[in-house]
Order: sequence, then structure tokens, then C-alpha cells
Amino acid sequence: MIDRESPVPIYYQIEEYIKQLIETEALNPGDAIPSEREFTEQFKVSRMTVRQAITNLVNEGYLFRQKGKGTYVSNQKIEQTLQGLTGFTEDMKKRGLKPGSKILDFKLAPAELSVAKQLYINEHDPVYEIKRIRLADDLPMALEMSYLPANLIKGLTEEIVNNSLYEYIEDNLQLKIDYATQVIESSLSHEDEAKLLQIPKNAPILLIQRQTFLDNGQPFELVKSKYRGDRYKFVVDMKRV
Amino acid sequence: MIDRESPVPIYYQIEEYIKQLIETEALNPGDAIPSEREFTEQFKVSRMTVRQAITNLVNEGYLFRQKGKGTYVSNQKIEQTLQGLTGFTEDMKKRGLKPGSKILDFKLAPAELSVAKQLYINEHDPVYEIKRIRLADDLPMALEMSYLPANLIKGLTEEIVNNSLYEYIEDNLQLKIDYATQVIESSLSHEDEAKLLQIPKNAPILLIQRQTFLDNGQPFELVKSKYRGDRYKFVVDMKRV
DNA sequence: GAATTATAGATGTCTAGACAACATAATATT
DNA sequence: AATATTATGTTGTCTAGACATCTATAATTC
Repeated sequence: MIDRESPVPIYYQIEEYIKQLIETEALNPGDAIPSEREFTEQFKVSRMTVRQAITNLVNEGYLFRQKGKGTYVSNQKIEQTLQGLTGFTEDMKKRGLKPGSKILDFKLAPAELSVAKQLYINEHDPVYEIKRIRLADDLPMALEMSYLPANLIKGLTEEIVNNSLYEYIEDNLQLKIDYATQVIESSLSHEDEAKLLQIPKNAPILLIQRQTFLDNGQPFELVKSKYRGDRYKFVVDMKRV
Repeated sequence: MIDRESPVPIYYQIEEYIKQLIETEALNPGDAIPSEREFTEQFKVSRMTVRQAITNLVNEGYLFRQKGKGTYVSNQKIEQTLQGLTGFTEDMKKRGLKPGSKILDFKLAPAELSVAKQLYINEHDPVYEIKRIRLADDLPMALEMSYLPANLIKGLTEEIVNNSLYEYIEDNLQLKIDYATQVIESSLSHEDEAKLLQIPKNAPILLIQRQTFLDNGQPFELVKSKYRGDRYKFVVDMKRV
């Protein structure tokens, strides 16, 4: 198990060993790992070496200690769960679903007042309006209305929208996407939406409205989504300040 | 400088000492701190103790090491937090509403399996179960079921719960609340919930399940909430990574 | 039976070394 | 003068213990 001839430090070998126990589900979240003394006997190493391995895994969020009791497996790696801002495509991939999309409408139109306000532009300024059905594993997941100010996001096409909009904005337009504010509420499906989402009328839907900003504080995207309540749960991690 | 009679660990005293050097700008970003051997002589402690202090500061982002050269002051403490994790009371205040609460049930009971799993405790371990109606401007806003492991959150009373639970945990129990994972979904009100929330049956509700963690990765709270869909919107900010 | 007191086992802190690996500067060799 | 070598100082890894503190359980006492 431990190779003393290896240039890989012993504490690191022990780290890998424990991580593998977690990944193979030999150890599950909440389970106690063997005590430090047990590891010293198992691997014939000093306790400080074992502690170095365990301390690293504690710092990485794999384990947590309880004085006088033992050391336990955490739920997930923290960094991994502190999820970033992503689009629909990345979101679905993370959930292990195949993302898809069907554009219902793509046009350049003058902005309505409510949309203009949220994009920090004037009423009747040109905005791209994109209406889509979002699919996951080929089944409807959400209805989506996107609004993008044409003076800022230039040269948009259906092609780009269907591939990766965020990559286009960051790579081609050289703009830096920074953060988004999302408002989430519960609602019921109307008849026409129900039909498109293939759910009954008056079924629960998750209404998500997102305003996405560049690093200069300017909004470049407004997305109004209606997710099927039976298929979608919104997951968010928050940090105490 | 180092007080050996103090119950405060020596490594922690050294940490504070180094942090103070940085804060008073006796040490600036890029500067090398004294070598580990110099510290052992200055404080008359073993090198492992010095290393424990420095390792902690490296993990917290204050310092970085260079093998064979030395240890240096970092540019800045990394990891700025995005948004505050708060309880119901703070949340309502931010929205300009008067928070209120009515406890329907407060008891110490053996944990059910599903709850135990999410709190990383064993089935039948004691948990505080608190059922509340949450009010905003004296009107029902949400139904809330809270579960807290009694072996960790000790001495809980209705009084504490009604005032500020988080303050009690951080100030009295000296535990550090770190982050929470929340799962949000859309649902419909059942008959009994509808009555308590004073809304019609089958009205939209926002179902929020929150798992709150300490800084060691251990969960200390599980909250299942049902918010009135007509009164509550969940707002979250996300940062692009 | 209930409360109190040991006891065993876990993590927390600390010691006084040892040798390895790496970086740099001083010294010796070519 | 350029190149090797050596010396020195740094962090990296590791040992074999010690005692403290906390938890949970077993044993004892009331």
C-alpha cells in the first residue's frame, strides 16, 4: 500500500489512499475513517505523518475532525460545490443530462420599457430577442426568453446562440462576464406554456429571471426562464460573511 | 511574546504575531518572513510548532512558501465572499419587512434516517426538531421545519431559537458557520399547509431545503421551508469563475 | 434506578531531533 | 573567464515519543 522507495511522500500516498476509499464509496459521507493510531499501525509510520495526510484532506474539504470522537467524511469537496455562474448548457452537463435547444424565435426589435430598464438602455433601443425551448435528454426542460442589447453584443446570429453565447462574448467580443443576479419564484403553467413544456396546465413551474453583468457593471443579458417543476431543482451554495 | 501559561496554543500565538506583522505593515507583500529556524530560536519552540503556524497562514492565503528559499507574504487574502448567508430574520429585515415567528412544535427526538444522513449523524441520534410559522409584517410567509443535532448544538431552548440562533452558535458555542447548500423547487400547497399559510389549496409555493455547514465541513442544521409563492422571491447573486 | 466516578480511546498540542531536496553564493578547478 | 564543486541556509518529509483535552462508555456509589 505504501511504497517507501517511491519519491512520492508517504503522507501524500496516504491522502490518495483515503481519497480512493471515498471515491469508491468504501467510505461514505458521515462515516468515520480509521483513527490516526490505526493508520500508524496499518502503514507503520509515525502519527505526525498520518496527521499531515489527514490535515491536508481536512483543508481540502474531504474530511472533518471531531475532537475526542474521530474524523469523518464530508459531503463533497467544497470548491467543487461552490458553483460558478453558468449557462443552461453547462448546467445540464453538470447534472449528467444531454443539453439541447430549439429556437422558436430570433429577432432584432426595439426594447420594451421593462426590459430596457433592466439592461440599462433606453426604451426602443435595439435588442436581440431569442425565444427557445431548452431540452435535457431530448425532453423539454424550460422555456427561455433572452434579451441582449444589440449595441453591446454585436453581430449575434442563431448559429452563435446555438453554440456557446458566453464563449462568443468573452472570446470574440473580448468582454468579461462577471456576475449575475437571479430572482427565483414559484408559479403555475399557463395553457400555451404547458403545451410547449409537455406538462399539464396549472402544474408547478420554477420562474427564474436572470440579469447578467460584465465586469464594468453593465448588464448585457436578461433571461426569463420557466423550468418544469417536476424536472428541475435550483441548487445554490452560499457563504457566510 | 509567547505565553506558555496561556491556554491559547503556541502555534496560534505565533500565527497572530505574524498576522500582526503583516497588518502593521512591518511585513509587506513580497517580503520574506523570518526563517523557521529563526522563529524556533526567537520563541524557543520546536520547529514543528513554527511550521504548524506558518502552514495555517499559508492555507489561509496570508503567506506562500518557496522550497529552498523562504516564506513570503502574499499579495492579498484570497477568497472574497459573494453574498451573505443569513437566516430568515435577517432576510426579512433586508427586504424591509418586520420578521416574526410562531413556534408550532419544539422537541428533542431521535433522528429519522433521511435527516440523520444529511446531518452526518446516526439514525436515532437526538435532534432538535423545530416547526415554525414564519411571519413577515404579521402575515404568514413560510412554514419551516428545522433539524439540529443535539450533540453538537447543545442547550438549545425555544428562547434561543426565537432570538438569534446563529448568534448563539457563533458566540456562545464558539462554532464557526461557513456556508450552506440550498435546493429550491416549485411545488403546490397541500390542504393543511394552505390553511397555516392562509393561501388557497394548490397555490404555488417555493420549496427550499437548506443544509448549513460549519467551517470544518460538518453540517449543523437542516431546514425545510415552504414559502408562499405569492409573497416570496428568492434572490441570489452568482459570480462567474 | 440515578447520579457520580473511573477508564479507554480519540484528536490536539508539542518536543528535539534527523535526513532530503532545493536555491544561492562562495570557492576551487579547468 | 567560464565551469564545477562545495558550503550554507532554506523548506520538505519523517520519527518516536509525551501530555492535554474531549467523548463515550463502563464501573461504582448512592
